[in-house]
Amino acid sequence: MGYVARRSAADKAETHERIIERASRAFREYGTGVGIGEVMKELGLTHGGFYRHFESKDDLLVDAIARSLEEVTERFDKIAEAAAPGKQLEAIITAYLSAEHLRHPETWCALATLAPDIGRQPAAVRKRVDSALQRYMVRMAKYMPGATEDERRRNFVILFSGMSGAMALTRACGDKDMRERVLSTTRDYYLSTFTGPRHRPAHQSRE
Amino acid sequence: MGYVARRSAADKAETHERIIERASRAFREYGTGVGIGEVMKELGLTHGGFYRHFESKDDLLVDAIARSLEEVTERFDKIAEAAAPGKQLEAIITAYLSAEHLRHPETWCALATLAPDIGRQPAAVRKRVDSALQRYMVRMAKYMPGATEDERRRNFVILFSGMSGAMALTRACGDKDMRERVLSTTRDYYLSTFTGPRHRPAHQSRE
DNA sequence: TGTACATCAGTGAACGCGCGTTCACTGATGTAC
DNA sequence: TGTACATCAGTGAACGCGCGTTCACTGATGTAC
Repeated sequence: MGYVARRSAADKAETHERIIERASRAFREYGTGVGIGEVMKELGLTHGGFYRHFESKDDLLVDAIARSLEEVTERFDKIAEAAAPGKQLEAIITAYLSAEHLRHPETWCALATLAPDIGRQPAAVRKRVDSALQRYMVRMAKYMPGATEDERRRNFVILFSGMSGAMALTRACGDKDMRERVLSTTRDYYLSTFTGPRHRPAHQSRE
Repeated sequence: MGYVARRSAADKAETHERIIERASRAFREYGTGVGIGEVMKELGLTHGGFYRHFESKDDLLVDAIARSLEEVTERFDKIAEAAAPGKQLEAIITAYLSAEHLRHPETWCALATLAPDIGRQPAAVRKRVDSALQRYMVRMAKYMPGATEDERRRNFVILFSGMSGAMALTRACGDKDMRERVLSTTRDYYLSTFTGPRHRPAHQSRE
């Protein structure tokens, strides 16, 4: 087991990215309790080298959450692109509350897997997560109903907090039938409220 | 620091209850990572005695979650009792999405603090949590809109998964203004959709 | 282009710490007579 | 009611384990000449 020694600057940048990517999956799948050693091991590295890339685990957590939300934004962009005109939001809701999302917490929305975990982080961490959450909202707002940007952002908050809660509750259920019931009930609801035939904007600004 | 030795059967029952109560608060406040030693210490006991009361930490977790949901059901019953006739659901939504709930995760809804944590537990734990979730639904259904019990239960799932997701997202925000915005936006939404002047049942069965 | 040397990505032992669980022990409680 | 003894709630040391972080070290990379 010889030393591997120094890698090139390009290698370092790649390793840095790979740590964030792996961590973003590991945190989403197992929670923020996942150890640095485990993440590094999955990359074929040892824990000691971690600190050449990040000051602390909190630093990694912030980057990993940001990466998770960027990744899922890109997935939704692709889903919207593939959808029929006018059916983008329907496609997004269907994908969010799908069996596929249920089965793969590690590649989907970090809110559904980590929201309470983030809430328990020190204020310094949460402050830095804020901008990632903001970007998620800003980039997804264009798919939301609403006459103004403000209304679309409000609808993003309503829809995505609601769907993430629905997915979290679905995952909390142990019984398969119960899971299916929670998922289909909430999916029907969000589809009919946000995109249904009797569609009316979920949120009308009251000012 | 002498030995305290055996306590009476009544003392044991009381200790058992106190462990569940403390754990239910600790898990809600800090997540399921809270140690048994810490819970026992808060009761003025040592960790070793824990195993006279529970087979494992998982056992305690199940009981603590069940207790949390019972406690919050009772709180909502009292809130509904104190509300003007026909205003019960409004009072429940207002209380759920309140600054008071935001500030006190340890005494309010376990879904908002633990749903993803529960989802990561072994299937055996989740199966046992199911019945506590069912009881929560059954006992809260009477406050939900809907012509049939089935519709009321569906509306419970929609409303409580949605509100728990809203609370979790609020807590994830580091910025105070952002928190206030998420909380008031979602509160306005659920109040107007579930109890507003233009009230219509949030979920109409489609069968 | 070749050489000497500084840099630093990654290694793996070590740090202090806390975890869930086990267990020999203590001594008040509970019970059998 | 009194006595002898079994029970067992609670104690605290110990178990193996994993955590985040530090650090002396290795040796290829990068650079100055």
